[in-house]
Amino acid sequence: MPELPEVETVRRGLIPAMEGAVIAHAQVNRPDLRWPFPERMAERLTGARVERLRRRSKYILADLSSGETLLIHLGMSGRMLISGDPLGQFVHQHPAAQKHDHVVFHMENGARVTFNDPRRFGAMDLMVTDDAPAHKLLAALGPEPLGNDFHEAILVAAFKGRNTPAKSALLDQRIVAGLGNIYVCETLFRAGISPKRKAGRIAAPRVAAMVPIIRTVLEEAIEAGGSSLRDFRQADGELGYFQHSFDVYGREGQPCRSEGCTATIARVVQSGRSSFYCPNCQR
DNA sequence: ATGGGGGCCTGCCGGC
DNA sequence: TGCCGGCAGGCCCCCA
Repeated sequence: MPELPEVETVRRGLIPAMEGAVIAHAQVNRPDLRWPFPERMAERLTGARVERLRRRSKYILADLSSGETLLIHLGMSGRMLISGDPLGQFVHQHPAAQKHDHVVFHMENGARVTFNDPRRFGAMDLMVTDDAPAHKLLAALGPEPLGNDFHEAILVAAFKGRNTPAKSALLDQRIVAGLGNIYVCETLFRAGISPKRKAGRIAAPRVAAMVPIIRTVLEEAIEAGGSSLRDFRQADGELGYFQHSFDVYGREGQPCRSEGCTATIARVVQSGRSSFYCPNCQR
């Protein structure tokens, strides 16, 4: 589910409850998610202070006072929900445990953060903080789209000569990290590029033009608290609302929103995933 | 090296 | 009301 804007929304939402706070007890309710949890995960988390909550692509990284970093991935259906009052100023109750509550962080400040993931495509791992960049899940990631390392020349070089469709190229986390199906569809619409067009057959200026579009789409989505379709919730349980701004995603058969365009949004399946686009505006 | 497809899981929705 | 197929925001891995 969650793409970069949703993960960033969750990270920001977790900061009041977790950053600078000590994990009084890590409750681990099963041995694995997509992969087995690291050895003695509960013990290694318990008593550690969360020094900083970072994000890399769609991963949340919690740097701990123990010198280790906790990596969290939400997969398709993962949620991190806060309950309780981090400042301890109000009387409060924690909700009853739900099905698929796999890991619960009981913080010393009274907050509780529950990782719930029905499909279990999510993941958690622990590593020495200094070794994080070399972690298998992080090492091959391309530049952060909102960072300085992502720019026109990088994207043009990455697209050059590639025989894969533009859709697949933007989904390739080695080219740019953090985009998923929704934001790739929305980016290609704004750029006027067909998802089916081969990456290597798009003129360089049109490739370059995608860079600011990607940034704008992601920034707008973060500003809206992400997109809530089926599962996504912010850490406080609130819905994101960027889904109301979709031009193409999930809009098959509905009218194109471009000024003067009378076409309807089409859907094609590319490598098993739906692409939504306007056949008239996107070439 | 590159590109395409399968598979991991559960839940939900529409159709019969 | 119940069952079944199809579909879902990600990503690793295998194969050609």
